[in-house]
Amino acid sequence: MPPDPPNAIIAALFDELADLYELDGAVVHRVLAYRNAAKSVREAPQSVAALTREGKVTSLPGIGRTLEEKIQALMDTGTIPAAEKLRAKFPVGLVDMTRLPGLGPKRARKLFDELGIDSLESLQAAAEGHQLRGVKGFGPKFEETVLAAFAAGVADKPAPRVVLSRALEVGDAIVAALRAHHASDRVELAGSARRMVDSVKDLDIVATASDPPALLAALGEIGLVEEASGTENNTARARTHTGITLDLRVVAPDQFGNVMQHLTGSKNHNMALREMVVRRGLHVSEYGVLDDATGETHRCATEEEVYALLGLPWIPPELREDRGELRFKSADDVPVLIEQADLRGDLHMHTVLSDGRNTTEEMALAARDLGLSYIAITDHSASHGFGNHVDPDELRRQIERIRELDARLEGITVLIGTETNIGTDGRPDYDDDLLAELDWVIGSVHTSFGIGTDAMTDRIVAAIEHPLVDAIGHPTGRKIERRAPYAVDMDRIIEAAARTGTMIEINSAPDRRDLNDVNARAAARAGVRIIINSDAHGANTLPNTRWGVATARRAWLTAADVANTLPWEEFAPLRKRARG
DNA sequence: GCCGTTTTCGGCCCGACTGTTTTCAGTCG
Repeated sequence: MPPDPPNAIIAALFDELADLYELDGAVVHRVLAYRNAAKSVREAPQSVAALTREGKVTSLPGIGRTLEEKIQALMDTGTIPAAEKLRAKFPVGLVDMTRLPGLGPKRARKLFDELGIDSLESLQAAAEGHQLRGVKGFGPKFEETVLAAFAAGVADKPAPRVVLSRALEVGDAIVAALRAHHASDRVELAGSARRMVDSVKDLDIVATASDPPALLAALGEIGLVEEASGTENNTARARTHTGITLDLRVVAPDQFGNVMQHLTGSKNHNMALREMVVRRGLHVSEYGVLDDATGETHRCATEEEVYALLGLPWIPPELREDRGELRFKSADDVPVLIEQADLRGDLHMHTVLSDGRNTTEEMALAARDLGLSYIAITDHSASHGFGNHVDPDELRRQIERIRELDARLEGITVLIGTETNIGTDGRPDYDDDLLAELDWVIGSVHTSFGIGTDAMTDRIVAAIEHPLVDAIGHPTGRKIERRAPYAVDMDRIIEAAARTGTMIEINSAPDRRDLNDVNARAAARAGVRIIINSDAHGANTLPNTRWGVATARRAWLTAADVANTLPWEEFAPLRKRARG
């Protein structure tokens, strides 16, 4: 029997099936069902193959009997028959062609049927030879568009997504600049950046203004903006010097709430929301809420009014993903999400002893300035490339130095810990007697990412079961937009952590945010204590917990779900080493 | 293909834009 297909493979297959069925002319709802299923599988915190084996896979949203059978076929035979059949029918280049503007599955299919065009190359050739205009529904204008797209390189590069921290750096600055403009009234960030997702395609800003044309024109005057264009329909588009595109929309004050709600999304949240209320005769759009009973469209100045009209409490943007938030009946049902100010301790940071840029004392003083009351210094262990010299004797000397510093500093407790490497055998790379002398131990995987799901899971579970490993750091090793998580069975990790009282970190490095939102939610629900750490390598990155907190909020976490919101006296007894 | 205290069948968001149309289907966000 072939090994279990990872969730990412199953999701990719469903996405491919959606593309193929679309080319095949299937009804849109069937295509959408496959895309929804792909998303559901991709985000599932458990192994979908394992769920299928247990007969529980249809409990995932968007997976029914038919898709269960397809997953089963994939597990049994390594392939899905329907996909094989459709692949034989449509060349892969057909899907590539739909990346061009104005060319969707229907029209691509038509060009394939009538001219045999089956790739970007043959499409370009046909456009140059003016052959496209011979097909009904296509004209000279389309040939021009196609050639312009090729010239602009649209065909060969899907637009890159930008990590949220980089996008917000410019987004926040542009919002501030617009707010300072004399013509502006309200200016707010909307879009996926407002939902604090991992990475964004572009930025959306919504504003009201006493002089809309003046505010739209002002966008181009902001120093961060390389070029701005178009002020029709009260919308201006800009590209920053850092290559991020941004839309500014100036709206009437009495529609500000509708437009904010619409542009904040997510798409799935809005679709589910609209579907839910259409049965009550209410139709939601960016322009207002149309009530069939009265024929009136209600405009809303605030989002609160929009949700209230639909019988819902205001929903924090981080929760708007159609993951259950539409079942809230009143404000009492909405979790009070954790805030950065709730954090009292930071239990993962580095100093010049390994690969950090600041001394222990500098880190402690900076943390105290941020309002933290305790920190753990966790330099890399001996076998890590950056911390080779933190050998056992050096770490023992560091224990003495930290005790001295802690006694000397007022207003902050400084603890000595380590970020120990988890070897391929699951063992930490210091001896137990040394680990026992520390206040705090994080175990992290830094090597041998490719050993496979079972070996990686066994490795981390072994570390979790070690009595002196208090927490697991950046548990999946992902780097947003750069490196996929290594293959690991998060279900088993969570089970082991819950069973042993081992904490799991949400690492706040802006390109990690690991655990991600979905896994963090699953872990917290399973009773695992979550911690949010900066993993700072300098005093200036201690505030990175902003990104970890954002992930925690997207995971529906409250302060009570996160252990380092507790003061040290209450946190200390929760460590495995303190519980014996 | 999924889903259900209004349904196990008949539903499954909303609106703008575009090019090629003679009334609109397909695409896009």
